[in-house]
Amino acid sequence: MQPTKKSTIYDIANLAGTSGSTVSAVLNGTWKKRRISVKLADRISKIADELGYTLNMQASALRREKSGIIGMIVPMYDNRYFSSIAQDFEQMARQRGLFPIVTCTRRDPKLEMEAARAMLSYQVESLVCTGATDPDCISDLCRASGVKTFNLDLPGQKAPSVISNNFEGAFALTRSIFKQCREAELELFPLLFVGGRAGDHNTRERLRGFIAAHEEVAIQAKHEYILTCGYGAEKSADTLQLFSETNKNIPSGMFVNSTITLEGIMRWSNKDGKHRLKGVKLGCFDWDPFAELLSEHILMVRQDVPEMLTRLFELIDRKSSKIETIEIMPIISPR
Amino acid sequence: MQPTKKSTIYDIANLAGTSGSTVSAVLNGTWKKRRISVKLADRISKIADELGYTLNMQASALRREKSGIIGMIVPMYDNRYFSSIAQDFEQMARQRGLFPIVTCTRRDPKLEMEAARAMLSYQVESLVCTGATDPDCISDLCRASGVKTFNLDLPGQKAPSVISNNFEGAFALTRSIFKQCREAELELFPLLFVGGRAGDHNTRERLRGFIAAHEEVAIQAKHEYILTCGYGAEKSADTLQLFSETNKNIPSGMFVNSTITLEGIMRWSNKDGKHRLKGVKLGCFDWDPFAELLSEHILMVRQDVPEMLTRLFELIDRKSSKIETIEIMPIISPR
DNA sequence: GCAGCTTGCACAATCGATTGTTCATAATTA
DNA sequence: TAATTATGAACAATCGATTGTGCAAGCTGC
Repeated sequence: MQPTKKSTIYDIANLAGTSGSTVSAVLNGTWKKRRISVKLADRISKIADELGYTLNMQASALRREKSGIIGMIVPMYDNRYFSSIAQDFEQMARQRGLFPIVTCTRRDPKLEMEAARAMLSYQVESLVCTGATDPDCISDLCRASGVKTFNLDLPGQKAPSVISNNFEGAFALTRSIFKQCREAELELFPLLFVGGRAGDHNTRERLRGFIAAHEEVAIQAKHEYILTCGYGAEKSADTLQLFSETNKNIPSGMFVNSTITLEGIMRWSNKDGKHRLKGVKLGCFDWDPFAELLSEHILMVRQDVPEMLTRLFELIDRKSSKIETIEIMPIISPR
Repeated sequence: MQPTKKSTIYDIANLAGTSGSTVSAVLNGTWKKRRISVKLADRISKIADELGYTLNMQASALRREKSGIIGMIVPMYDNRYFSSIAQDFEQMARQRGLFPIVTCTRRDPKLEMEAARAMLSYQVESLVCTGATDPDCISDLCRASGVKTFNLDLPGQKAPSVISNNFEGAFALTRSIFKQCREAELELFPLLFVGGRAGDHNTRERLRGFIAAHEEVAIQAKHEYILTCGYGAEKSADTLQLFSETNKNIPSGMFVNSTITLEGIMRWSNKDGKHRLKGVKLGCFDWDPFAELLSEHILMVRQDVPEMLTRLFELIDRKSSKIETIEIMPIISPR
């Protein structure tokens, strides 16, 4: 009922008739080194328990100049890729005794910087930038404060990066789409590419793989078939609508650059009870359990989040600042 | 290159030939009250900019006894409901000048307590427990430290709570399933209820609504048709498999208690290229954009996250500690 | 020409925990 | 017994920012 104030080591010290430094030593485990008697240590621990004492990390961190906080910036939570990144990141950070702070910045460069600044204020020891619009800018900001940064999902020039092997993934995915077409005894033709930003690294690499897979089967990828309309369900729906208005028919194979793009495409396809994409072979560079169930014609690329995070934490653990880009092969499913 | 140390107000003070207190006042905006000259203030601001100074919130918080941190615990990130809760929560917290810390505890009671304790250590000003297994236990812990808690999605006895109106939502959903059955000219029959934990509040309330909707059409809900097999895709798939082995046929209408349950059900349904649930009317108390596209026979209940958070922040803003449970009507879609 | 007020800023205590140092008292050794 | 060492714990400085208080210098008015 009463607004119980937080108790401090001095409250405990008073109750135990001892000093703050002794309490501190007992509670943080350095008491043996300080030759504090077992009896006193026990008494202090008991009182701390009774009071429900919790360490004030602000004070502790201030004194030790070590916050124990590790930060992560992600663009979104609401898709499987980023949400499992956040989820696994937290777990792995905790395993290392770190306190994870994840925040989502909605692909907004300004918010990204603001969030990074806030993290610095709260004294993160290192910061992982996932899918940041401009990771280098954040790296600069952090380096000025002596904080190491790491890039995930998008590579940067100013910090170690772990990303998916977008080229190989896209190449394999495109190849699988062609294979599905062949199995359906369709003549091969240039595929449609939908979604992503033409400027961003991942989309560029995926396009490279997309085109290379065309070349492999001696097909010329069509320029007008590459619709990098950004991220967003509306945008991809509108783009497809427009495409279908200006092109008599839609190619029966499609490379979709993210689940959010796929969402727009499926919504457009099913609008007004129609099935505009019936029989169209879809390959999506991203994974979602329900999307996978939508039809047998959907291939998905699942980025290998556990492996990416494992490699990321290797870098973090060894406090690497060697600027390199580690590429992890994603998984094509089914098969 | 060099491991630039973070600069402090004293670094700035030295460069400006002034004192720490003056720098502090300038940088935190109280300098007018302290009658510091505009000239000096400008000089200090400029130096701070040049150094890339960032406030040490640990120190600031320690002195002011106010961290500016608001915490949230969620069970998962990887479904639309919780991920949009996390996403919107962060935005609304930031709008209020608070620093949001969200952490996911995987429905693990031990981890929940541990996370709450960590948040207390980092001096959260208030803590929102979303879908916690035992919110009251966390409330107790926090009250001992004078930290207010709020419950979201699951009600508690020891803190104000905001939840969906599970009874009404389930009632309406069940009714809609019956309606779909009627439109398909099926004779009405007791529906299957799959997923959730029999012990948890939401499942209990939804069951009440489920049963009430049966009574409305004068049908007796069947006890053996209520399969509260917990949360988890595997579990629901196994449960349905078992059910189908012991019951000659599966009812053509089904109340699914969460997307994760739905995932298992659909996976089971489509296993080995079959369509075990063809024609079955499904109602899911949860929402996912791809799940919604799976078939025309899927009804989904979308919990009204924006409204829930609005009400939640009303409580937080006015630092309410009145123990009440606010119920928000979820949205049935389609229609 | 001096009391009294304003202006502009520095000083010092403080938040809670940590840690190098000091210092009694007890135990051991010479 | 005196000198030395070991034991157990208190003291005080410190981390960086905040804030109540103090105090010169400049200005006003009589």
